[in-house]
Amino acid sequence: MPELPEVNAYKVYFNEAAFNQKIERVIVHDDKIIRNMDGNTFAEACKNRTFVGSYRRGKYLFGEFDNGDHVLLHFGMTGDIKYYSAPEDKPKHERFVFVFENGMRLGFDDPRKFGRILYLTDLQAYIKEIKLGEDALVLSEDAFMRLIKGKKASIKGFLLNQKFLAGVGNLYADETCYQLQIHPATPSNQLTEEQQRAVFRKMQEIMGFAAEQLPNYKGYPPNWFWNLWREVGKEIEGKGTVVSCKVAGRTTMFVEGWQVLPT
DNA sequence: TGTGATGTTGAATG
DNA sequence: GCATTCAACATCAC
Repeated sequence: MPELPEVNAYKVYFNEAAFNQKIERVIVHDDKIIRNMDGNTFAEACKNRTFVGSYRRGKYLFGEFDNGDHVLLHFGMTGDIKYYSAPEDKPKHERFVFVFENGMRLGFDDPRKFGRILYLTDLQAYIKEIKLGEDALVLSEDAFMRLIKGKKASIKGFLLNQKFLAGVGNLYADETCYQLQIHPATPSNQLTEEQQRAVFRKMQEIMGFAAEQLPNYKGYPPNWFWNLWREVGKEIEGKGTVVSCKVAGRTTMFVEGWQVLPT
């Protein structure tokens, strides 16, 4: 379930679990999850290393080794990490696991295998190579305004493009549009400047709040769209009906009659 | 049984 | 080169 707030929660969990523990070995169950080398090479590279830091940018989490190298953990749609001791507690779809000297394990669980793990000797070069945008919570309003200028794509498509800003995913994009009463398919350049600024502020407010709450979803305000997502046909009092459509290639929920496309 | 799922990539198009 | 769209990836749950 990994958008920026979720990955931020993973980062906290990762730090707690992995920092300052020497890796005794790495067991790779599925070579394909490691994207830039084979499993054995990855395992050898990690052996006897220690995680001493971590860096999150959008949905990308980078663990930093004591030799300055990094391991990218990208969770895809279904990635998760689990810290455990007994080998029989291995998550069902574990693709690889760090085994620490004290016997504890940090496993990467990922049923759909959309996760991506890379061993990186040059973090900055990698970020440049994939043109990853600035983190959505770090980005300034001025920079956001420069990015959105002239963009014809839907506001949702713009927010989802990780090359512009990193971290907004499908559900939080819909959440932002709902709270601002903006139709997610509205072309970005048809929003007024005030609306564009409002999108930026609301997006940061939502992402920042969610990141603080997680992993406890119960802390989300009851008036968030979160609880209504997928509730197609539901009437929202004083607003309209929840409907589903495709925007930017993704399943999109919005409230018909409340979020209206400009004519 | 078929459908779709909180993401990214690479090819294709403009 | 940039902006944008879209199928493909692999598995599971409803």
